[in-house]
Amino acid sequence: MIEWNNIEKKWRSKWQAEKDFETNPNDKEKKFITVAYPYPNSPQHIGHGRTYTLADVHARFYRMQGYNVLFPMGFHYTGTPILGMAKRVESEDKEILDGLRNIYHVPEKDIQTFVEPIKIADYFHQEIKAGMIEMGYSIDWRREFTTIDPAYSKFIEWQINTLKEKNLIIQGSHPVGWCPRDQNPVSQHDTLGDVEPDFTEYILIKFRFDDYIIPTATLRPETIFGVTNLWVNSKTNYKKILVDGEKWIVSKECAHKLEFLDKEISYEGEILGADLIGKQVTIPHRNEKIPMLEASFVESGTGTGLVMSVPAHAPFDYQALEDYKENQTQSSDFHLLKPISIISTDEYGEFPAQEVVEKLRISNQNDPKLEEATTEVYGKEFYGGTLKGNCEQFAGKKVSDAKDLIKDWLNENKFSDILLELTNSPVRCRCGTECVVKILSNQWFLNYGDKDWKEKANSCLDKMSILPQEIVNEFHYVVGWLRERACARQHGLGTKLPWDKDWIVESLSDSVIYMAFYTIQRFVQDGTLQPEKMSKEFFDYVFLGKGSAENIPGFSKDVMEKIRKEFSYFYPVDSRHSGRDLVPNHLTFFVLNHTAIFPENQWPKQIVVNGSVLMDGKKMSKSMGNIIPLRQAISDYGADPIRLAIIISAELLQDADFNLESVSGIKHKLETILEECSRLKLSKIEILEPEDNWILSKLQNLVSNVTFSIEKMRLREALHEILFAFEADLSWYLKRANAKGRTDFDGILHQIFSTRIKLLSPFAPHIAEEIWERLGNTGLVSKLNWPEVSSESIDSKAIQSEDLLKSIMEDISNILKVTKINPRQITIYTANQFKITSYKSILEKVMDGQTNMGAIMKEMIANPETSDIKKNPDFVQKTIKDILSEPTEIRKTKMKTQIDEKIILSEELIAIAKKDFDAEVLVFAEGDSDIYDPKGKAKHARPFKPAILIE
RNA sequence: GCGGGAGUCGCCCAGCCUGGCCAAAGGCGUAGGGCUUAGGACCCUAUCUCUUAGGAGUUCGUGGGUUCAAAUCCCACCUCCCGCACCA
Repeated sequence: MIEWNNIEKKWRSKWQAEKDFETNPNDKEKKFITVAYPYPNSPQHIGHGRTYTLADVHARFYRMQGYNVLFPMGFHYTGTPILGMAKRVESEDKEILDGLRNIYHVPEKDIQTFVEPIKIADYFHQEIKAGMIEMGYSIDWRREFTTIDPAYSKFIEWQINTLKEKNLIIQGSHPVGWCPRDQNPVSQHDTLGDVEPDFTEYILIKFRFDDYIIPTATLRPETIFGVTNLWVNSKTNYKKILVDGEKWIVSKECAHKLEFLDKEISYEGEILGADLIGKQVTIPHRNEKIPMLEASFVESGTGTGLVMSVPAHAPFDYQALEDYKENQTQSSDFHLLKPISIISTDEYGEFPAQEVVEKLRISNQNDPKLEEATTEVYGKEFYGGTLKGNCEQFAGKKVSDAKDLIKDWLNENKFSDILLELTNSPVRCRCGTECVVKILSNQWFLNYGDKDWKEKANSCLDKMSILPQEIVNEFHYVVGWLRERACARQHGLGTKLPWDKDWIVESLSDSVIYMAFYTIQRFVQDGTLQPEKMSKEFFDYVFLGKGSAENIPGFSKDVMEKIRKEFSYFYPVDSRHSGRDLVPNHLTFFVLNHTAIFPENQWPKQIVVNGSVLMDGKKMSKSMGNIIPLRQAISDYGADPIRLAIIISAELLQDADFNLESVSGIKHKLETILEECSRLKLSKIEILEPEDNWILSKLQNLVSNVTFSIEKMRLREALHEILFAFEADLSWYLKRANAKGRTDFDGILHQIFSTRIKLLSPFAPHIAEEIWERLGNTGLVSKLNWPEVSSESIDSKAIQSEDLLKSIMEDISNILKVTKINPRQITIYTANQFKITSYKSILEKVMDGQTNMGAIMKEMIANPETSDIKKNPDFVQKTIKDILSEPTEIRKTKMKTQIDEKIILSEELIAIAKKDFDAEVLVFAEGDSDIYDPKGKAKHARPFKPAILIE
């Protein structure tokens, strides 16, 4: 029984005692590995562990390759979710308290303090840090910080000021979800049921009604050319209001929404829907009147409570018109209303709304299927429709292009306005109040829409390495569509905007270049730097090299030079690890901001993106209760088995499916290796047998494959090679050595396992140290050099002869399987010298690119040495096939080296065949004078394919 | 719609980047055997089809193409999954 936690503790304290992960500048080449820091609103679970584990393996690998590796960690306190949590704790929200108690196991005395947001962050900060240490992450903790530390705030002020100086921060207005009672923006964390407030932007078309305006809300401004009437709900009591000096008639709900949209509203009176019916309004862009008619589908809570009717293209309108006509007892002028078709598509005829309504068998305007019909027509017409000749200057344009043009045209001519409302209403704030959309003026934005900035970011992306490669297009795409992005918000933890203290720098904007801060943080921790003295001049000098060391207020020349040196040594970032959910935001902002602030030689070198972690094939979530806190898992299974289970379950970008069986599988595997190695002693072996040379060659192969894979961060592949793929070779080796009755190969195994453990060390650092020690080796394996591949120790003869042996063993099994013979004696016939010469000749020709049987035959006959081959064309045919079915690598080896099959087989085949088949083995070369060949099999022999006789 | 990813032998999943030791690893399941009083656990063997000589045939979403050779490269199509914003 292995005490994993004890072993892990033992080696962690050794690493700590030797300060192995504390990294300062030195003469060696550096690597700076970073990971997106955690947001401490919960303990870590297995899913969080993935990114950090990948980065740690990366760091440990580089360390063994001889680099001076810096791997630091910070904690992101900035943001609003923790605020929401604190509020919920304060109001004794049962759901959150249960979660804290039963899933996160937070002690009751700590929960009491959670009414203060900072206490929540502090608690989980320590919890997460402890887990990272227990996982064996090789982090330099002297550089740790939180994003509300005074020094960090100074840094963020400098960052945001620098961006502003470069005119990359602009001011504007922006809609947000808003709680009218709290007078605060709401995001997902602030709503009941964690609903994300989502907006719909309607265009209000302003129809004229005497000296009033009747606005109707639409998502399809282009359909104004097909309007036939308005729809009014006769039961609704509409408000007459004054909006920025204009008289409007809208529903009560609409009036309420307008109050938050940057408009002056006053109420003047009311009018019942029924009083509007039958009256006429004027279309804004034409002097043309249309009637207002009754429709029951019109809801006062959506849009303005009045609807513009386009029966040709809107299923609701078409159906309402049908209903209207049916209900009219006596014919009126309005009875003659006809849909006006304005869009042509391949899909539909003249009246798409009618077609779809009939297709879905809709019979009245309150049928829920009308929603589906609307979505279908909208989608088809938007992406595939063209405006017809009756659309004035927009005729002939594609709907997808014309929509924005028409929107602008309406706006410029004051024919329209904008109404924003919540798509998924009602959204309720945690205080219970129904939320609205509010336009915030004076909002600050990072201008990611800037063309020059995008160009720089794209050029950075082109120059850097993005792993895995396939995700690079996604980055370019994100850079392409990014526009202005709000970079400040009104509440939450974080740094205040230096020029406007009502705002706090938003959390995705204060985490874009903080990797630079790691390089100076250890001087904050040791007291060399005092936050209050860190000025613009200070940061400009340290990070940008502006000014000179002696003129920085507050700090001596020596200090300044030392700090500048630290930054210059470690920057740029060599690799940044993160989950793929951060590609469209953090990772892209990280690139953008670096290109804006730093000179090109400080731009990041690499991004590594990983997928998420599933638990037993399902998404992890609190509600499903399938979250395993990382620290719990470590104490149950050990850190290394968890590290390996996460890595082996998927390649970088795929979702990793974590399950406990795979953890126990891995654990068992590691324990087997540990036991095996505890037995092995370092010993010298005098004469190497062919199988020894073979397995040592295979070991070189392993080192080379694993190194290649890790360099590409294909860690699953690398680990698979180390733990499993190599086993097949090892078991062949053991089978061979055991068949020969050898007892002297422990030394070889010791050598093999020592190398294998070095390869394993970055992945499973604790157990690797333990095994290393049990093998009787000295020192820490994590501090050794990564094994190098030496091509000299690859013995191509040994590889060829083992391949020959394997293929003969397999052939024999096949024959036995088909014939069901019980073998007594197996006779092997190897090819004669003429065939070997001919084989070489064919091999050369095929390597030259000649694969045509006839041409090869002709050439061989022309050469006196091989002209006799004409008697045996079958041999040529089969040999070409043999050669072509092999990979080029093996062909090359066969060109270079030659093995004597008869000698190898007589020496090596007998033992293993005796063991596997319990039969005697005779070996002859075709043409031997003493040959035993009762069935005339020998003539079928080919090089690498001896003939076989089984009796 | 745009952008990205995926479709493999009953199921899960590797192989594709770097074409050929690929009828295609591993796991689950299934069948037979060993062990055991029995069950469980564990171990061994088999698991596309045909075949009494190492062979042949048909397979990797569908249809084409390139090549001596395609699961792998190219083109088109079908189906499924993810992202499209102010949220960490």
